[in-house]
Amino acid sequence: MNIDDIAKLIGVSNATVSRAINNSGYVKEETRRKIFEVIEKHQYVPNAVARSLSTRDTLSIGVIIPDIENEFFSSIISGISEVAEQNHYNIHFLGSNETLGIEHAFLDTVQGQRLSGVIITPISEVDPITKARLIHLEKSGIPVVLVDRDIDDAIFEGVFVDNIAGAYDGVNELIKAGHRKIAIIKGPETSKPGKERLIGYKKALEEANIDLSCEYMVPGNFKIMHSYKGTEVLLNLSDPPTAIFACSNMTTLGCLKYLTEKKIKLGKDISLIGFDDIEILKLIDYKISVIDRDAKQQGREAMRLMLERLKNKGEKKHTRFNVPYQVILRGSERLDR
Amino acid sequence: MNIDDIAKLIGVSNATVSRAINNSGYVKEETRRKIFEVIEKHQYVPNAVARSLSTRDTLSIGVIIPDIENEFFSSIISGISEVAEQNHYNIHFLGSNETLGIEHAFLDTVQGQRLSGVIITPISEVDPITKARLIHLEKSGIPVVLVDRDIDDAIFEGVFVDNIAGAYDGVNELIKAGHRKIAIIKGPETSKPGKERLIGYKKALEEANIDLSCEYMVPGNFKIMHSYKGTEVLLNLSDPPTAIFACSNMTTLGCLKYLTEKKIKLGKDISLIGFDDIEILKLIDYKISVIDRDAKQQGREAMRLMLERLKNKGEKKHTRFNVPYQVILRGSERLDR
DNA sequence: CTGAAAGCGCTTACAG
DNA sequence: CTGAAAGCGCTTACAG
Repeated sequence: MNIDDIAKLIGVSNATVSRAINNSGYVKEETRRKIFEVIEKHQYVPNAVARSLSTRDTLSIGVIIPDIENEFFSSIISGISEVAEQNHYNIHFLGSNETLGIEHAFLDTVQGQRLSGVIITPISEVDPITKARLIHLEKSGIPVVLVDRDIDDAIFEGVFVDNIAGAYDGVNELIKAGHRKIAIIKGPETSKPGKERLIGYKKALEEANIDLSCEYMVPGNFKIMHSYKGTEVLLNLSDPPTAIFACSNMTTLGCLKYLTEKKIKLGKDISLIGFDDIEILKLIDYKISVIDRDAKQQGREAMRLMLERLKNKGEKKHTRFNVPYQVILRGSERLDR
Repeated sequence: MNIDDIAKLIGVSNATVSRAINNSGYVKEETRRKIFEVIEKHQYVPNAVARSLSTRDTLSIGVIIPDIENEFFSSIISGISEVAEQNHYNIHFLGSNETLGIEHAFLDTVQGQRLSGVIITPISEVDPITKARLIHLEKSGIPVVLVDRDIDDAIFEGVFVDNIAGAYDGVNELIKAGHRKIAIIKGPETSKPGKERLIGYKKALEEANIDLSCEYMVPGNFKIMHSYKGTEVLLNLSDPPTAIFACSNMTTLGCLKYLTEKKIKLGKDISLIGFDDIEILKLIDYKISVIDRDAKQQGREAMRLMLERLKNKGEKKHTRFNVPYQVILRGSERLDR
């Protein structure tokens, strides 16, 4: 059942049916009524693939996110979807699972499907293939909007957070609470959040005249198990830290897992501040201090930026901005003595 | 840049380029080499929209899930994606946000986009519009696979869990622990899990000769706040229950939120068993007993069922089965006296 | 207010 | 091994 079948059934041309469906151009009221009657009766739904080919517009946005099981990203998606829906855009969600190969393949999918735009949290800031494909997308008229993570040289639009200031403020709270031996479980330094949160950490220590110690800066990749091991390394140092700055929600969880297993008491044996809040822990009033921001809002803003681009036929205004963050102190930054 | 441009650049016909790209039919080795050279050089990616229109196959599966911020569903999606990727299918993820209107619109999208199939956790078992659209999809040759929730009359294939047995076993553990005053925070009775878990609960009580009390059966909709309020109602009864069966992970969380706020101690003042585990609570060793199953595996199985249907050109074998569940006791089902 | 016709960018039997 | 041509199901200037 296609548009020609519908047209034949009524005795008009497919052009007329098309006009009625799309509410474009004139159609006699009676004809229009008949058309919708037949459509209704046969439950005809126009073929969007054909429509897209003809109009050269898919009205769909690709969303590429590294980890769908991370609540931060599900909130982002949720925000994007909300705004997309209101504006009658479909979203094609693609989870890269923090794997570059998958990310590359998805970028090809975006190109192949001729999606209207792509919103992406790229895994790495320096991966040349992702960068090249994103540039190529823009060249082919498919706007790119970044969320939270960046690409080399800041050439794309995007919605971020001030990681440096956030980390700085957070670590400062640890210092204010009397800590001098402050460790960091880092994020990947090939990502904007990983890189910048480390900068904020260093800046806070330096201003407080605390010497930086390599031993106190352990690598991480925003994954629970990696952070678990990082915590283990830290706490087995001959001179262990008294406080830890965990660079993401997953990092915080890995850290908590280790502390829990070893029965090391938060706020008593060790202090902790994390980046990004953890909803479930709030519900059960498990108190960890965090630097937080509204991820859903960040998703909404990203989609709005995309709509802006789309409205201006892809013209880039180079809009890049941060959503606000806040430091939420719940006590885990202190030691009760 | 389209296939004709590529063809012209080399001096062959578009048919030849198409054959080379799709590795179908013969193409002289030298011609093939030249073609890929040019494709590489211009970063040409074939237009999948045109291809789909021509082949009448999108190689994409629609996935409609009610709540992306629920870890149960993100695991399902994760399992579906894994198997889809291995088999070179794209997935179009659509979050209905437990809203029927959105679900209906998405089903139209699936139809309109002529997706190859749809995997859905329908919000309600009895919604006539969803049911009609699913039937229509099957009629148009788009296979439907259900995950976890069902549609009236069990007319579709799907992957579920034995909710009755699971709930029965779980509640039995409460009874074994000495409880007689056992409440349930229900799921929507218009959904298979909601309905069946209630049946399992009743069955366990009846077999133990415990009278069913209406007061002990409070409604719920698998949402945190609803369950929070349900818990409040239960604990303010003149004769409150000593144990609660929470019908989903979100239900458990709402319950925990209330208990936490009121400083009611789990395993001391009240017992609890929930349906579906909560990953983060495991990490911090917050002990709640649950009936659990492997959601990711359930997603994988659903996608495999879909592949099976697709391979048999949509022929329905009426495969419906359950993934196994297990009861995990961590102490919250008992009262320490 | 309506229709004929070209075009969107592919694929694929068919003929050679 | 390759090309001409029809077709997938729409949209949209153009003409009337």
